[in-house]
Amino acid sequence: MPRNPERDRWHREEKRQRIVDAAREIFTLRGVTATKMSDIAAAAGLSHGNVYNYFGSKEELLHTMVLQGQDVYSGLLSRMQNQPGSALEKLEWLIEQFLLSSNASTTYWIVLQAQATDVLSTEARNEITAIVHANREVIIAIIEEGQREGSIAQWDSTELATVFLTAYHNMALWPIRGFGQPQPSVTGLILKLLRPYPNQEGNGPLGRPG
Amino acid sequence: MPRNPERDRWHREEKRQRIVDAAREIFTLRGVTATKMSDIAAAAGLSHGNVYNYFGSKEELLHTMVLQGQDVYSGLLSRMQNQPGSALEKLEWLIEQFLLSSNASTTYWIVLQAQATDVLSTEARNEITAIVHANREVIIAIIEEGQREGSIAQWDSTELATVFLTAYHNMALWPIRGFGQPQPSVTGLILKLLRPYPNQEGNGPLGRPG
Amino acid sequence: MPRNPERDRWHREEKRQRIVDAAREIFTLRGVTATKMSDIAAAAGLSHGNVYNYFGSKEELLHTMVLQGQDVYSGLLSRMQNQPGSALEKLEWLIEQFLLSSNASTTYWIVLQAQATDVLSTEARNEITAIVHANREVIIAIIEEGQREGSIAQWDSTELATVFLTAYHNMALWPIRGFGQPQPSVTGLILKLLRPYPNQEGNGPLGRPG
Amino acid sequence: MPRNPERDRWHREEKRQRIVDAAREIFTLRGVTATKMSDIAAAAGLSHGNVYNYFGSKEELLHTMVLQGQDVYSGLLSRMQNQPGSALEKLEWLIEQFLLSSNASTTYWIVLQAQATDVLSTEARNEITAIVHANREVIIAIIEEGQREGSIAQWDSTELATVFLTAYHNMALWPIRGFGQPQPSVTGLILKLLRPYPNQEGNGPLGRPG
DNA sequence: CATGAATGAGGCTTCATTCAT
DNA sequence: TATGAATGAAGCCTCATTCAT
Repeated sequence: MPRNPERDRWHREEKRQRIVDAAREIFTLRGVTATKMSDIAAAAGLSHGNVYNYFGSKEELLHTMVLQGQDVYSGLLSRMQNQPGSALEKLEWLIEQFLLSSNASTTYWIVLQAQATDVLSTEARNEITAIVHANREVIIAIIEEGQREGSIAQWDSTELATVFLTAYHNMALWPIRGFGQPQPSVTGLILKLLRPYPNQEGNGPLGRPG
Repeated sequence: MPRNPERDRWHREEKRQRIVDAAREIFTLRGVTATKMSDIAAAAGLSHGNVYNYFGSKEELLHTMVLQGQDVYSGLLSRMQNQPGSALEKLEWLIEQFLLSSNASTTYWIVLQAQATDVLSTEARNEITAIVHANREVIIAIIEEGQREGSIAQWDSTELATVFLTAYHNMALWPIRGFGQPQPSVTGLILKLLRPYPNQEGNGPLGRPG
Repeated sequence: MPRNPERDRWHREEKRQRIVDAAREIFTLRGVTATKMSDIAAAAGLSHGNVYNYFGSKEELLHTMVLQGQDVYSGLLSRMQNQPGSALEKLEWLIEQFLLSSNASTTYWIVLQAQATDVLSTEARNEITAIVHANREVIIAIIEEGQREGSIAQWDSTELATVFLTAYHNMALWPIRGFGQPQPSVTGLILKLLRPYPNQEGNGPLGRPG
Repeated sequence: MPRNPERDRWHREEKRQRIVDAAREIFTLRGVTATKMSDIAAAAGLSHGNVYNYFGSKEELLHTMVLQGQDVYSGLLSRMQNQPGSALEKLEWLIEQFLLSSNASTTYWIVLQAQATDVLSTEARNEITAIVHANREVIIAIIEEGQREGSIAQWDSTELATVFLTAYHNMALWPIRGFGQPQPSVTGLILKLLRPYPNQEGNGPLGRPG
């Protein structure tokens, strides 16, 4: 006879989140496929059977976690758009936040892993890819805005966006590859991709390449 | 039928290579963990039991393949060093070759996957990471050479090398992430990371960051 | 609030019965093994944990239910013996009542299922089988009575009883097998098994076969 | 390098059948749900993993077995139709054969169990039920033939067929219920259901009841 | 008594690896 | 060597049962 259904629901959410967090950590550390449900359960401090009271399957857990990470990242993109300053400054802010949000950056690594397994169904994978795409569109739009206002170099905006986001996303992999934690100074380097040349020569393709 | 031990050895090598190639293709397509030995065997055109006459285990096969890919890449780096022209031009040549060598670029993706499984032993992983490191050293050296000769911007050479190689390695992941095949035009964009600014302002840290 | 132990006990019995009834329904519908304790709890309108305040285990619940069903059936047999008329008419009455008592007829199906699981212990199964036997003895006795008085055909009474009860019990399975609900007219057909032939030829073995 | 693919295929069929037979025996003995795949494997004399080289799942195994049993029974029905003599004599032949074919009779029991689990999918169950129906149609047809020729009593043919087949099918359950093996003499008793009355009185409904 | 979260034994299934032929 | 049947360790998931509240 639960006296406080509201608190119960809160407890439940709490524990769900604890599981997701534990899963993210272990997934990042040992890899998605190499991680057993019981590993996650142990890390979250409950029995393996109990995990299934919160997530119906390993797939569901992974899916939830990825979507959650993508949510965080999407939120970052939204807030970026409301930042003051030039498009270039907005993107600078984005990289800095991305580096700070361990959640957002580890998600990138886990998503990559998810592509390389059959843990997720094709539909789930497609859904994730669609979000990745949508997020890139935001970057493209900001870049084009910057190109109009002159804060960003003239270059095919899709290609520029792809190289740019690829570069900063990949900082999440530096530690894994043995390159150590990226330092804040990297921001300036990556922004160099975007900075306009003092003169036009050397600028690349303006239309969509290919 | 006269025995020909040399030809026999050659035959054996031939088939070993066929297996490695099949494995690389399937690993890239479906993921390392999701790929069964029997998938590889089927793709290579032999029975799954027979694979074990050529490789003692899935680990050995993966390990061999990764080392082979790293060999190819190391060879690329050597040839780069002997290219004529400035350091910048050498690195331009490198990117172009990397894009052309499907072997080298898919290896990158498979190595990443290998990190996310327990298929490989810790020692094997360490060995691979060591090679990755050594290869980065080559890039660092070239970059420093370019910085001395003025073809490459002043920036902490390790950081610059890391961002640079990260950027072009990651083009191997574009198709997987749904970004399509990178076009040759990307080369120019990535080189922009390296190009010196016309004036000094805007250059980043010169010492090793951190 | 004055304690009323009697009413309390009554309440308890009430709820126990509700659980048994729910269990019988779900067991019949979905099968004994495929039915989860939580299914029963839900159907009875209480939490699954609470069921264990009334029955110590799934086995106990099933056992209780079967015995109860057999009780109902035994009661039917008793009342049959007190019916007026010939032995044949008594058995006619029995079939009709059996068809009307959903409880008695579904029990038959559940007992069969119970034989096909390890939910019940061997002892429990033996106990049930013993009751089945005892009940058949009642039929045998009635049949023999009918044979003496001439209302029932001469035939080995055990075999006759077995075929007879088998036939009417099995009407409980018609719906499950896709044969629809048996109609009242079946009674006449089944009684045909018992009816004496107008002449003696065609009568079967009189001693116990075998 | 298998020298004799034909013999291999034969071996394979052989073993498949051995598994099916083992499964039938254990299913009958211990019940479908209570039987573990490893029990079947042990009974068939191979490792549990190996069973999956022949049947993809417990469901597939059960389904195959049931269909096989139904095939045997359908074959029986076909041969019955070609028997010489009256319809009544054909049905007599059928019962006798049914009693002899342990395969056909145990299948009945297993099908019943299959209805009471979720081991089989709904589609599989529907398919099985459809065959059950089709087989009843054969009995109905024979009965109607017998009614035209006068060897079988006038009664609603569907109801008569249902009671009749129910009665002889259920002999498969006698041992399970503790009634012992049915003796050949039962045949005569069951046929009594079908025999025409010397006079018309006592005949039941002629149209479809209900 | 009531609730539902928690536990963990146990079954199904997969797949790397071995082995008889 | 080549084949593919055979093995069995190991992971995922279910669900009867317990227990804290």
